Amino acid sequence: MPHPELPLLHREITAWYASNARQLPWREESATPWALMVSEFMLQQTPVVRVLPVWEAWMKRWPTPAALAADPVGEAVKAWGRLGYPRRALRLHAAALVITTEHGGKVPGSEDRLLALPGVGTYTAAAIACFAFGIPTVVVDTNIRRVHARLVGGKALPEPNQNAAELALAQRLLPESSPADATATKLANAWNIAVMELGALVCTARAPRCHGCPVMQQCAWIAVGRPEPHYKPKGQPWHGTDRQVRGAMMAVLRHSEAPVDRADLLGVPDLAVDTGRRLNPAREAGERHRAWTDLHALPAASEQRERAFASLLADGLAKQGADGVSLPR
DNA sequence: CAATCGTGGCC
DNA sequence: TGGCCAAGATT
Repeated sequence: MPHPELPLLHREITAWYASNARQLPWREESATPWALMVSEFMLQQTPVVRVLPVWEAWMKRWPTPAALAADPVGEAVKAWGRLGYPRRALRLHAAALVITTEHGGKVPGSEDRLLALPGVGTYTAAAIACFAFGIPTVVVDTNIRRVHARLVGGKALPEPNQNAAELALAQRLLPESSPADATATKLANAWNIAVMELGALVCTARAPRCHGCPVMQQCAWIAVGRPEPHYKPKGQPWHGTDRQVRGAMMAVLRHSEAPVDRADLLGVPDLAVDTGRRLNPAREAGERHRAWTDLHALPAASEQRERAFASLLADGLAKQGADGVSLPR
């Protein structure tokens, strides 16, 4: 393994960050740990540009964990909108509840207590600890892994799954710090966000902008001629999957102020014709109408619809009451 | 541990 | 056009 000049890397990448970082609201000095935490939940597998407007609305409505915890979880799911992976909304609400009841309403500042929160895994705990509380811990996300894989490993992409070697490398690359040395601590924190930003803006998965890279001269991947990935990423099928059906059902529930008849949610147009049953009101305007037509347009067998609906119930994303199906309360 | 879980933009 | 990808977590 090459042994890069760490102080040089640290200087160049943090300097690059200082003049190239995006101005994101959760990076403002005034941003609270809660604001950062909300952003981290939303950013799990979702691009910044789609998170921004939802985050703004979310923080305006629920500026504290207690505010969110006081509202029904279904409101969180609805406000989550089209960010995707709505279980994250469930978990963020659940985390807000724990913070309110067990942490005095304050986002905990230690990694282990963060890890204990619903929806907070290794990355998110480290990110909140580092970015919100200035704890110089090892942060490893997909951007950082990719930068490391290229810069040090000479590979086009990191391994499909994070492994111990990557963690060790991240640990080795992190600027040394000690509680007594505020300057060193600051550098370690700056390094984490700077490498992540470099991966997001320059060292991207596809078509990396190497000419804008502050450490191109030291990049092992460049040095070996930018070889192709040594494996082919596994696809994420969508059309025809249960996930697609779940998504369509969730869209309907998000746009329904009243409980939805189970048969409507699970029905297909053909069936409605046969039974003479009117499915959903077809004259709804805008998104609500589109949610219904999208759901009914899916070529899903009734068994698949049943399966998708059952998984929504199992996840707690939908509740079935005497009056119909709705988002959880 | 490999599978599962949304959504939309991009090349 | 369609496969690839995005600040992962959970089981």
